[in-house]
Amino acid sequence: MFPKLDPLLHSELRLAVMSVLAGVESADFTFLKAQTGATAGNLSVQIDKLATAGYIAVEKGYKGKMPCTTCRITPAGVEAFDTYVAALKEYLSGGQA
Amino acid sequence: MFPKLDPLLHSELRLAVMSVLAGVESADFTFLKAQTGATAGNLSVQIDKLATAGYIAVEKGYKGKMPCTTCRITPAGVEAFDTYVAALKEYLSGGQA
DNA sequence: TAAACCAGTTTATGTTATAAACCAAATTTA
DNA sequence: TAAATTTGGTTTATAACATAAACTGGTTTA
Repeated sequence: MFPKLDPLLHSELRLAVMSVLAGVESADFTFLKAQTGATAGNLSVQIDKLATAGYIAVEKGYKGKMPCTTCRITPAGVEAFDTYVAALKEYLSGGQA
Repeated sequence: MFPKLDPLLHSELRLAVMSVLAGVESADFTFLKAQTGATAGNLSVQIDKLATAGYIAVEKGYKGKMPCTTCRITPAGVEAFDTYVAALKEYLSGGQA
């Protein structure tokens, strides 16, 4: 049987965000926007959801005088991502896991 | 940059259906329902979408006196599935493809 | 015949993803 | 300095989507 896919991660943009954050120590809003190609509005919403779920930590500060939102993946986020990847592989392998 | 994920395949149930069909010559409605654990209603809708997209071929016949809907993946479906899998791997690898 | 069941479709509903519109502060230009 | 532009986002409105509940048409069983 196919495992349930974490709906929070089974979203193109949120998955992209997690994918980026999985590979770096931290990333600010602008960087994530550039990497994912998302609109700011969409990114803002999806970051919120990931933060609410505890998958990422969001820190609001300033870089110089400009506001700067920094995100980093949490241990819970790493685990959720890993679990999602493992689950997804069951689907991709054509069902013969 | 992250590739766009085919929205038709980026759906838990449709992906499961395609995953099953990728591994067999053909499968009827009941079998797909059992394999995916989906409700009949949901499965019916999603099969329709995959058929409309040309990813699967649907044949309506009878098994004895009972109606029987048989599905099989099309060449276009195989290609779309492969493309989706390749695209998804970019996400799963943490962005460093 | 009536009740239960099978295979599947239609329809209604709540959720979601997404972009458009907006806002405040900082910077640049004239 | 004042106006215009840019930066870094947030809020809000909308359209698409997944899903289950209700339904249909027919069959088997009692």
